[in-house]
Amino acid sequence: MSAPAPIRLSPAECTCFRMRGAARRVSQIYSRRLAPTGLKISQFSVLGFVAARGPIAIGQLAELLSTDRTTLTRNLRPLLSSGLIERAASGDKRRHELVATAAGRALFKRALPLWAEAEQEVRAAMGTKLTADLHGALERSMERLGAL
Amino acid sequence: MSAPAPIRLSPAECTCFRMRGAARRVSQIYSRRLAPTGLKISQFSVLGFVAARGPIAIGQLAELLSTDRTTLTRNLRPLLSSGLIERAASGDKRRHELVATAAGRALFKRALPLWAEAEQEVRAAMGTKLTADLHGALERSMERLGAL
DNA sequence: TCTACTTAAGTGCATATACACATTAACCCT
DNA sequence: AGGGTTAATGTGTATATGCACTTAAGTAGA
Repeated sequence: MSAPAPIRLSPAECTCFRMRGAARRVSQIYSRRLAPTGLKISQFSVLGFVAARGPIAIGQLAELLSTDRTTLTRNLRPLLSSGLIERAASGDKRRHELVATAAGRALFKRALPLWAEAEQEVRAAMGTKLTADLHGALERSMERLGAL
Repeated sequence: MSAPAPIRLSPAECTCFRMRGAARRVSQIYSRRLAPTGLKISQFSVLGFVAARGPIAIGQLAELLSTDRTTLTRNLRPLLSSGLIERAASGDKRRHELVATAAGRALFKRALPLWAEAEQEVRAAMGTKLTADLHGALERSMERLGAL
């Protein structure tokens, strides 16, 4: 690990500030594409993981999504109330297994090409190199920051 | 602009998903450091820009922050009600000039070293190279995505 | 078996985010 | 001056986010 340079930084160079701004910008692009489905990009992610990873407990799903567990609880509400995801009982009565309903799977299938359009739009704008650089930097950052 | 590769991607590789996850993770680190001041990281940014850029209209500030204007309107509420920022009248009566109050400037000054600790913590964990890579990738991404 | 600890999940509260729409003031042209 | 357009901002509604705290269920040890 390189030595942390003695700090001489202004808040405008804040890593957090830049990351948040970029996340907002990117989120907008995806959410607009997904608008016809009624899904926000975050809901798309949740639905996708539930559909792919079969019956899964909330805590585990939160782990996969790198989301606070209590945030996920609330994010599930619209998906549950619109019948895209269901709760199933499990052996452990504390646990709530989540599964995608038929409607959920169908909607996700319909949303997938719209997501792909957004992803492609973003990647096209950034170019191959920047796309790879960005993904690499994000992935390594998550690894390094995971411990904190 | 490099050619957009013909898409064969799964939603787990979603640029947006990764960006949002990283933003959440990083935000947590900063917000915890700033907790003693009562400021969230987003409030710290807003307050900092207002303090630095003197009297400024909401629309211009939103531009600087890469935030939706209406989001900024709401984000200002806690800062206004706690007296850290004030609205001043301007020649144009539609316009609301924002200025940091004495209390706002004082609190920002107190928050600055805590922010620096967070920034340093993050940079130390990532190392010099990754820090530079990440910042570079974020900056170029914002440039390229700005047009969309 | 009873109690203490641990684990899985929900709630209260406050803030952040953004789209569609509403409002008011400035401006420009005839 | 009057009328249509543009510009700056706020509101309604809905979702996203996370900390502190609570509840309920499983588990292990005396």
